[in-house]
Amino acid sequence: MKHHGGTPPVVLFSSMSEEDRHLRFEGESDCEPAPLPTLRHSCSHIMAQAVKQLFPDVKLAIGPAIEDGFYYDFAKPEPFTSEDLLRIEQRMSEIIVKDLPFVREERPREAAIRFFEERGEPFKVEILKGIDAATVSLYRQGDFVDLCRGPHVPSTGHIRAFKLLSCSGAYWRGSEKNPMLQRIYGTAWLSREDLDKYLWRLEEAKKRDHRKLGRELDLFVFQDVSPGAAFWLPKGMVIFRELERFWRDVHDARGYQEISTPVLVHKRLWEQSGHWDHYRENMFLVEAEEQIFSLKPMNCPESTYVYRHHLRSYRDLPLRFSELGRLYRFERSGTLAGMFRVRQFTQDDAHIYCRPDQLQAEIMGVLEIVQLLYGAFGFEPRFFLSTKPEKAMGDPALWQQAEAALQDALAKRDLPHELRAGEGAFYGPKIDVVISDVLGRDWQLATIQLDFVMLPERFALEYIDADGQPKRPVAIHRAIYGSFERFVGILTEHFAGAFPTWLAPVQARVLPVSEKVAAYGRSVFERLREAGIRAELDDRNEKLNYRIREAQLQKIPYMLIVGARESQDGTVSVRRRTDGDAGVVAVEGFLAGLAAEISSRSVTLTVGRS
RNA sequence: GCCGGUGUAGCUCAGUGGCAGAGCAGCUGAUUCGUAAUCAGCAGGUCGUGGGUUCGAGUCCCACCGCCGGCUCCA
Repeated sequence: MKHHGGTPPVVLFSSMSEEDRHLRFEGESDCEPAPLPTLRHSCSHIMAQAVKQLFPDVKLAIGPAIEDGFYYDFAKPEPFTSEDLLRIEQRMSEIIVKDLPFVREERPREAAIRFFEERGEPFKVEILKGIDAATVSLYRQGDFVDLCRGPHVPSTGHIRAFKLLSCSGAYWRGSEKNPMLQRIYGTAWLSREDLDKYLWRLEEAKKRDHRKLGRELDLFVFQDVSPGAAFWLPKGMVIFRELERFWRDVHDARGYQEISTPVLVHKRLWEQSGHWDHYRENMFLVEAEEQIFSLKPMNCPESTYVYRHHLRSYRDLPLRFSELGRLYRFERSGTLAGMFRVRQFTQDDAHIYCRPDQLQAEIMGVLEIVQLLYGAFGFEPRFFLSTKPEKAMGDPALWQQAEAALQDALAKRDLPHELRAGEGAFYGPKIDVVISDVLGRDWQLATIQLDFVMLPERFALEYIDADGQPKRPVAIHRAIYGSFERFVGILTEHFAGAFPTWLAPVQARVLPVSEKVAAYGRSVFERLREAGIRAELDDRNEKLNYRIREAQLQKIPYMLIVGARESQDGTVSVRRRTDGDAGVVAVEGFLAGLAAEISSRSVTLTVGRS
């Protein structure tokens, strides 16, 4: 891959997954020869050995190390039960105690094929027939032999900390045309402490699950009547609106013009854009008066109608049309997952139409917005540049100019990136942005996608250049949050429901100690509300401790406790959700501090007891 | 869509063929309380939906729907 100036890409992490390495025979070995992948790979062999001992009729498929663990696929008519998993785990422990050495053997490929044919392992034979090598290696531990390039730990006794996690169906070689196998997932670590830490992480993730917190904190729910689409409850809608407000503040100040285009659109549009040929199976169709319409799965084609509303001059460009468009995509029922995979969502989209010479400046502008928006949540974005694929359309010179513009824009903003050569779309190169949440999980959010073809060519977009000639603009598709739904899901889990004060559905709750000070409590509550604070008054006939506990569980950033003393002095006793009693302050002082915290959109008070 | 699991009160869950239950939440009353659960009473159900087996089905069987864990998909 040729680079077009700028700094060379910095590789942030290896792009080859352990699974690809193992399944597609990429690289030299079946797992990265580092201690942890090797250990996990060996553990998968031990699991296969245990399974073969307990269930002699199963056929072996394949068993790679993966991120955080390993799996092995088996052909078996009945699925494994959770009792089976316990028995397998126990047998594995016995194999580990025996400390069997892993022994490598090399054989001619033909001999290996005969060997596995005799042992009745059709999948191994199929793999071998696809391998282009004169000799292959086998690994043996005790009575178990597997086709494998290694490496492995010296003996089974090296496995100290492992656990089987789950089983599920998985297609042979990942294709749904192939038979379904039974996959067992496990995890293995260098020490007991590491394993415990990992299991704790799983537990923590479960506690933070946005589906659970969404219900408990009254943010959003899902109902049978609309699979894959959220019902936003009042408190969740507060977060949605704050994110919208922030987004609009940022875009309004940077020359974006917000538009809104129809949701229900005639199929003619999708035929012109190419979606009808390439994306129809993901579109919801609606028939009316013998005409076929679709709920829009994307905003882009329609933004061209806004562009074409006027004849455009080179002086008009760039035009930055933003749109918070509600999109509908048919996703197969088995793929839906809370807010993370939905059928209806709100994309924070924008389409920038510019001249080729404006590309770099526009991309830098988008990158600035990415950093600004993500910085507000403490996310540190990583950037991936995808370049021209083999089947690309458009002028090669334009491709080169565009890739250079993307790369230079990243370099000028001092942003390291990883190159994904050949992974751009057919209509242009792109930058994808990935963040890691507090639990170390990666999420791809933003995408900055250049487009020479889909919008400009298919919709014949033009501007009149300085020389009086019509020219074709370049389009930039970009989304920063990605979708509000998914972003709120990620934020909910990232903050474990304890949103920064500016996002918190309820920012302060007033708790009068008893009915005797109810009137003062109400006056404090009303002052907060008049100051634009999202406040609640909890003057129910319950003990203070009870009401504090509830406010704490609702993860409300500030509790204002008022009794006789505060009532007399015009003060409030502040309790913060993170660290409890914060002392007594005058109401005015508290209001000023809170207003400053909110308007600066600081990431505050986010670590609390869960 | 495929494999498996699962669906009982607003929530969390018990209930293995014989009168639908508990805790929390809700409502009513008592209590007037200083930094994470006061006490008592009351009310709450088409057991996901539709069929079937049975004298009798929350429970057994079939189909469908939703959800969960994966697979596949995500021009």
